[in-house]
Amino acid sequence: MAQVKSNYQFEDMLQKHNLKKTAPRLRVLSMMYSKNTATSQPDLESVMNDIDRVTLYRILNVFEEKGIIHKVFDLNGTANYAVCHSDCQENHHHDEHLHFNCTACKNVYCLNELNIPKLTLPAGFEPQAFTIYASGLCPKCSKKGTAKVN
Amino acid sequence: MAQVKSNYQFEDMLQKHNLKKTAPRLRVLSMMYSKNTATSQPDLESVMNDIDRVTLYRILNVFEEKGIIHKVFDLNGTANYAVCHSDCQENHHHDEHLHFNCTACKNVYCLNELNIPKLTLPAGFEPQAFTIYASGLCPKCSKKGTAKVN
DNA sequence: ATATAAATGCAACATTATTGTATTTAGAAA
DNA sequence: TTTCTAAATACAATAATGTTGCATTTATAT
Repeated sequence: MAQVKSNYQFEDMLQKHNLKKTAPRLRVLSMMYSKNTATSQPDLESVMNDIDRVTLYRILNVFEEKGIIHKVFDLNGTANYAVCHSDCQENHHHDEHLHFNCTACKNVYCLNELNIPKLTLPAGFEPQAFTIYASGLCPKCSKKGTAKVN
Repeated sequence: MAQVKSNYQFEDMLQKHNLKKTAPRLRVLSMMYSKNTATSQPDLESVMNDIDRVTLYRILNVFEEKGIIHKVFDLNGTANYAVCHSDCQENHHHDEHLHFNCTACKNVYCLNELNIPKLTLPAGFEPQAFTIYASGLCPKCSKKGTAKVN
């Protein structure tokens, strides 16, 4: 579900992280919070096509550093960005949830509800983080057949 | 463990998939089979720098189509290629194993032994494939601290 | 030995990402 | 409010990665 937040809340978020409240940053925030799926870098660029590409990259980078968003690569290796759900902190992400990549509409869903089961790795491997990727049909596309959603 | 195969076996592999036995293809095969980790696209390019970049892309693509290798993106979104372990067939990969990305040496290990536990997704999601990524220290690097391995 | 389909090499181009610097602007201070 | 300054944005240039079309070469079937 897309989180509904006011512009005031986005301004607060920026302030909390010692980031200046600028128009480009507020627009990126409000776009990403309005969706329940991750946003691909190409999509971001085309929607925000009046903002300089480099500015976009830098905004995404600081947001990621600050733990506001996280980056996830889809099946094609394309970067997707999604808001972090709960307890991400600066340089310390907790995005160990399942990422679902729909093969029809290409959307990437962050399924935060799902916990990743404990896994025992072969001797010597010292895992620090896990992510699971699943691909298949999302609810909208499994209903509609393979019709394009969005 | 790197699989030891002779050039004859690589030629057989190509023949079995109706691919011509060419020098570039044999070199790519023997390189990938000599390693127990995936090979990044940049690494491949620099090792095979006398082979045309486009040829390399095309070789990797057919090998992937034929189920000889599979592609996996590492933490930075870089493409990595690894030999498929057992029952991959043309256009039907079974690479549902765990990919371990070492944060020190950057190597990507395919841990085929490990089975991925069954997961139940929220209603409506129809998963067709899973991959788990883990990151942390691989056996070599956890021993050596953060020293560069290879 | 030769014919030919397939593979490679090369050139051009598209997309994605990075770096440096000048200009603009948010927010602090006067 | 006005002024100052560090931070953010815009712009230019470049690097890295991936794709397409076509001429040339080569593996292999005849």
